[in-house]
Amino acid sequence: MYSKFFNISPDKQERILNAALKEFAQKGYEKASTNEIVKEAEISKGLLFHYFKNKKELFLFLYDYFVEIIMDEFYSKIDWNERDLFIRFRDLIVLEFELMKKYPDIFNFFMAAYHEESADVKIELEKRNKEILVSSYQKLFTDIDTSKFKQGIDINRAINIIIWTMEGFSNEQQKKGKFRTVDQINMEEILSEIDHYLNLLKTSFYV
Amino acid sequence: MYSKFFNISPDKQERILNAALKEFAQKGYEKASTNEIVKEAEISKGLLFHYFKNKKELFLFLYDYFVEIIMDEFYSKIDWNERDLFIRFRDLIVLEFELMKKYPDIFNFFMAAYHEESADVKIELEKRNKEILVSSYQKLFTDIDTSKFKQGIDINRAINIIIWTMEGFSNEQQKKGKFRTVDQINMEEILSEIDHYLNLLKTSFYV
Amino acid sequence: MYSKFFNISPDKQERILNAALKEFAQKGYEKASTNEIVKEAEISKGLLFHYFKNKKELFLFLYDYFVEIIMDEFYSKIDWNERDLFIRFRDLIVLEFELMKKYPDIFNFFMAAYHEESADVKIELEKRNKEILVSSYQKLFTDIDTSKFKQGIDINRAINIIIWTMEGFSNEQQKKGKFRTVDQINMEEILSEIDHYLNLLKTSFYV
Amino acid sequence: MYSKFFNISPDKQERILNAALKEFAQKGYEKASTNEIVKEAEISKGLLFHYFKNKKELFLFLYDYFVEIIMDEFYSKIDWNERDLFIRFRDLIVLEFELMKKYPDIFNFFMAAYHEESADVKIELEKRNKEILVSSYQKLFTDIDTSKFKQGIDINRAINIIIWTMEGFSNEQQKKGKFRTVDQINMEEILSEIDHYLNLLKTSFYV
DNA sequence: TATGAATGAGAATTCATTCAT
DNA sequence: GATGAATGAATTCTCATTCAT
Repeated sequence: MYSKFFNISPDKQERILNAALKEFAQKGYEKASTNEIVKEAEISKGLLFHYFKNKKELFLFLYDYFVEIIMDEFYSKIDWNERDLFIRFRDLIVLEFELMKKYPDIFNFFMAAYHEESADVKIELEKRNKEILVSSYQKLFTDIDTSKFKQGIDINRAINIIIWTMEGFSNEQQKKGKFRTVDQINMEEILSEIDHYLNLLKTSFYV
Repeated sequence: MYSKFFNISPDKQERILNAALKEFAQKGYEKASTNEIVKEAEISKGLLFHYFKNKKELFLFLYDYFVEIIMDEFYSKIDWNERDLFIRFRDLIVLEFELMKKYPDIFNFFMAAYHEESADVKIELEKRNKEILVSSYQKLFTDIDTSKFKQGIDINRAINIIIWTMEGFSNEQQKKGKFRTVDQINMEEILSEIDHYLNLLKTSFYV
Repeated sequence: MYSKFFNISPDKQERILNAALKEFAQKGYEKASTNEIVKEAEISKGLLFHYFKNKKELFLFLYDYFVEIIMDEFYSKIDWNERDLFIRFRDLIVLEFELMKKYPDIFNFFMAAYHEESADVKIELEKRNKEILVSSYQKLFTDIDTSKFKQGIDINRAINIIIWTMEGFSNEQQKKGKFRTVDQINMEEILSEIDHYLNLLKTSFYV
Repeated sequence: MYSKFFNISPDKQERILNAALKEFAQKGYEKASTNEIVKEAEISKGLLFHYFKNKKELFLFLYDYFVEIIMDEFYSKIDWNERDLFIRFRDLIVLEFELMKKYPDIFNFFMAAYHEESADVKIELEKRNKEILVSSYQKLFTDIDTSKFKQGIDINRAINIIIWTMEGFSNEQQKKGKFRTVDQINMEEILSEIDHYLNLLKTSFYV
């Protein structure tokens, strides 16, 4: 599967990958044009369909390919020894920011994929349980130290509240246009604001 | 502006409005077909473009039109005398559920608009500060009773945490497919879960 | 159905009909190019699909349309009072030759349709029991005078033999290239040969 | 000519031959895909075009190759001592049925070739006077015993009538779908009906 | 011999928008 | 106001054939 593609020169692989990534990230699945992709990648029309039998397969290939790359790097860098929920969370956010800075196109692509409405692709995307980073925090808090929580607090719901707070904050930043594209993030400022929220929640949930 | 449209028979206005609403709600901006809209509304192709100079204007008109309708009803039904944050919030959610049940097509349209990626329309949508209900809770908590909060708690951030928790919960429901379309909501069950979260937060933030 | 098409100017109707007829007749369903059709008919690409939702519908429309025209003319010109099998048959053949001379393109189209292998269209063609002239002689001999036949002769099978002899003869002419296209028929010569065959069979089957 | 092809291993020859035969038989010349052929034959794209300079040559090579095989077997099995027209004819039909059962793919290919409309190939096919079995009976009745015919009967035309009757009957069976593919023939039933026709003609033509 | 990457014209179809009537 | 015929660029995808390796 896709062995054809992996056998060509790495340079050409990269050109195709990047061209497709950019096009899908910018325009979404439906509006992305295979014509633009081949033009940008400087390959012929037929060649793209020689590697990927149709647009959908190309899209899903890209998705799987980059999910694996990002996830590998992500999981390998997590400090699993840190069992304090809030510290762990903060670490994850910092890590995510770093990855976003390193691979902005990939993250833009993931966001496009996450919001994809096209029936063609949506179902396939949902089948894949490798959910993208943005919405997969839940698994990352299984071995957390629960001894610090106030009695009577439902820890799973508490974790959800923290996650959703972070997501909500992040969405708001996006809406404000604070980081229209991934590369314009003012990390200091944002981290400081995140710490305010994390502290507020820590005060609330910890003894 | 749009005076042409408002001068035709209310029956025809409604047919056009509903046809367009449904089409955009189902397929999103890009994939929505003006052909389908005129067919459903039983008007000619030319007429649609006589009223609205292009697809984008039609979409944005619909948006503004229905935002106003929904907002009017929403604001008029809020009990502004209830100043307890959590009660106010719960009231708002119940109210929103009621409206969703009453105008499911409109809410499906809003959701489609909220997730719209199409560059054409996204920018225009962002310009409008009448943000859609889903994400506009912030303004609704200006006159809240702050005396019940624990000392040292930043109330604005606390409100955001509540809002984002509710949004995150709602998104998760959608992802689970619990309410694929607006009309299949199990209100009892969801309200009960919402109350768990609200109580957890109340315990955390109130004295 | 197809009212759109019938409402345009007869001149344009004819241009489209003829262009499509010629293209399908020459290249068969699959290889016929809608591009060529619109070029020949001097209309835009979109317009063809405005009238006929796809290539298949265009093809089947042509088929039904011309079958009706030819059949109407054919049946209206048959002398139903002539009840002698061989005279009737000869009349029909002469009539068919006349029609082929009058509408050569249509007959070329029918022959293409008759041999059409494309699954897309074959099934639809088979559904239509209006079989094309070439293969529908059977119905034309229901009221024949059977008193002249030798005793013991199965009349239905005898009729089949006559039909198949005529068809076989006709196919052989085509194979020999004697009438590569419909308009080059040497009617005298062919009729004379046909009469030989009919006489041979008449001698065999009649008392 | 084709010496390249005949020098490779018989196993590979056979794979290529069978793959091409099947593809052309199923889809006809135009729609047959060289991609499918090389995939099925497990050879590379380039190799196919190394042996046969293009699709057309491959097709015509197949045709010549299999016509020869079938014809050799056919002619070698005819009982040339049987000089009665009707017995000879019946023998031929039985022989043909046997071959069709033995080599169904080849016969399906012949039928596809016989109906081929593609201009590219049609002309070449017509040039070859090795006509395929189905339509080449004529040569098989040169040494027939003519003494049994009624006086005044043109024997060549009589033979044609028999041939065309058989062909017509066979075509009708196909149209009825009685043998959609070669392997589902109910030989008993068909032979019985054939005998009816042969007897009718025998009674008519013999003294 | 053998490979399979690469080509690029051409296929059918869609669609927002215009404009003469 | 109202019609709907007309446009044509853009879409995804196919395929026989070539050629450097």
